Amino acid sequence: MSRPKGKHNGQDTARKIKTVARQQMEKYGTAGLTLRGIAKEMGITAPAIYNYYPRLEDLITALIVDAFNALAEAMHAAAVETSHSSYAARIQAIVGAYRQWAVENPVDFQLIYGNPIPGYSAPAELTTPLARKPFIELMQVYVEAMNTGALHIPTEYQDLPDSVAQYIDGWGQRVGTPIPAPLFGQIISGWGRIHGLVMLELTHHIQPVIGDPAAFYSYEVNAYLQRLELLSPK
Amino acid sequence: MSRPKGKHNGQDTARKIKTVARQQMEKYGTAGLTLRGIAKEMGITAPAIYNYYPRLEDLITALIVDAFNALAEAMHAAAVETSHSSYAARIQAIVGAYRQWAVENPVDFQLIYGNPIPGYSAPAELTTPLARKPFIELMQVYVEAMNTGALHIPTEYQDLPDSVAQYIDGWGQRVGTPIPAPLFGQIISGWGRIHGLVMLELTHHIQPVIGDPAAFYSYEVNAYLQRLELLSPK
DNA sequence: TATCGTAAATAAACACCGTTTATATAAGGG
DNA sequence: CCCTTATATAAACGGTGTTTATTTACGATA
Repeated sequence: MSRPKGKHNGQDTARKIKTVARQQMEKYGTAGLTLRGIAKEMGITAPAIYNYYPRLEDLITALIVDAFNALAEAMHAAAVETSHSSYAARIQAIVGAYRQWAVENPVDFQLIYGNPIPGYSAPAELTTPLARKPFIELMQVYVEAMNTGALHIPTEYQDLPDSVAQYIDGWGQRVGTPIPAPLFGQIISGWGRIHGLVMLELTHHIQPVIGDPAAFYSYEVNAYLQRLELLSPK
Repeated sequence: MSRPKGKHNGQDTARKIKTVARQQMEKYGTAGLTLRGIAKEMGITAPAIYNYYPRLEDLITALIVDAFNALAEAMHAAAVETSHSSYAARIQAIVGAYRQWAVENPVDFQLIYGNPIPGYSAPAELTTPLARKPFIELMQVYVEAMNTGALHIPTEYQDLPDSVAQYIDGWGQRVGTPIPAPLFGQIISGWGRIHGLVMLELTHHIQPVIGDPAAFYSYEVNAYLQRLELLSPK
């Protein structure tokens, strides 16, 4: 048989290829992603995949897009679950989802934030908007917290470099919802912190040093929120 | 000719293989590292390399070891250059060397802290001691600054989780030079911050967001040092 | 209903890759 | 002078992504 039963079966096949690809990566690591392996698992031949993804790169790009959306979905779920909680609880939940999703889906996280297939880099015009998606709600919490006066930017973070402030103001106006540059700097600082800890955890660099990455992560987030006066010392 | 001229020429060849390997990675990315490519560049055949590195993994391991030492050397140089400066200046220099080396040698940095060749992971018993090497002098500066009373651990960082504190005390005693757990937590927090920013810069995730990664990096480090009261607000 | 266009699969081949095997060569020591 | 040993090679194996030409069978059209 050559043509499948259904009508729009082509899309189903494309989706199944992605599914199998992700399974293969989970099983055999990022290196285990081979067209022939996917094909054998699906009971077809490797060149057949070219009907759906002209190149291996295109398949990887599709996987990256899915990974971005999955991460965004995980953080979104955390946001809605705590939508009626305190600012601190909401940020803790969203930022906790960031790490948890990374730990549970290390391959997909590396796909987004690592060097998944060296020599390949996802098209920026596609990933740049996707990269912002997971953080939309998180930034809204920050803005809300600042507008109500709950969030105080620490003195040491108040003078953002001019080059950065101008850049932020620039695309803040472009997007339409401008964010105060110092607040934005504070957000990026927070992003850098949690991202660093997550990356060091995924590459097994921090575990031998501090023993309990999860506990340290909470400790760091709590300290951060305390400094913003969103959380009081226990 | 089969055997080269010199006596210990085998080591020279092994070193040259590493050099060419690094050149190939710089040229064609981490994916461009192929035994056949190295061999062709050197005017020999691929199997000849097996006389020096039984497997490709062994070559990569050697490259990682070199990378660790190079990073340590860069940070060491920064430390000695500022050995008579203030604590803040010394930390700024060492931590600045961390980023600068990463930016100038992105492939080597990925070799250490990334997923260089998927499916391969460096032997932990070899890399764990090496991983500490770059930070030895940095930690000494912290300890010195704390002993003289110049460094103050912020309130929000004072209660380290028990699991982490116990772990740190455990291997602090093992190594011989115990470090106060809260100080250590503070150091790791700093490491996480700079590492996160560097990783986000290398994967091109932060540049489209803040425009000037170098400036933001200094901003973050300064804020960190101010919070430790090692630097006064300008 | 017969025919045609097309989507989707295949087989075969190409140029790579890491790796193994067996073999050849030449330097250095007894 | 011979023999050990280090070092190189050629050839082959199984694997990879990718291209090409060909076949198959569905869906619509006349």
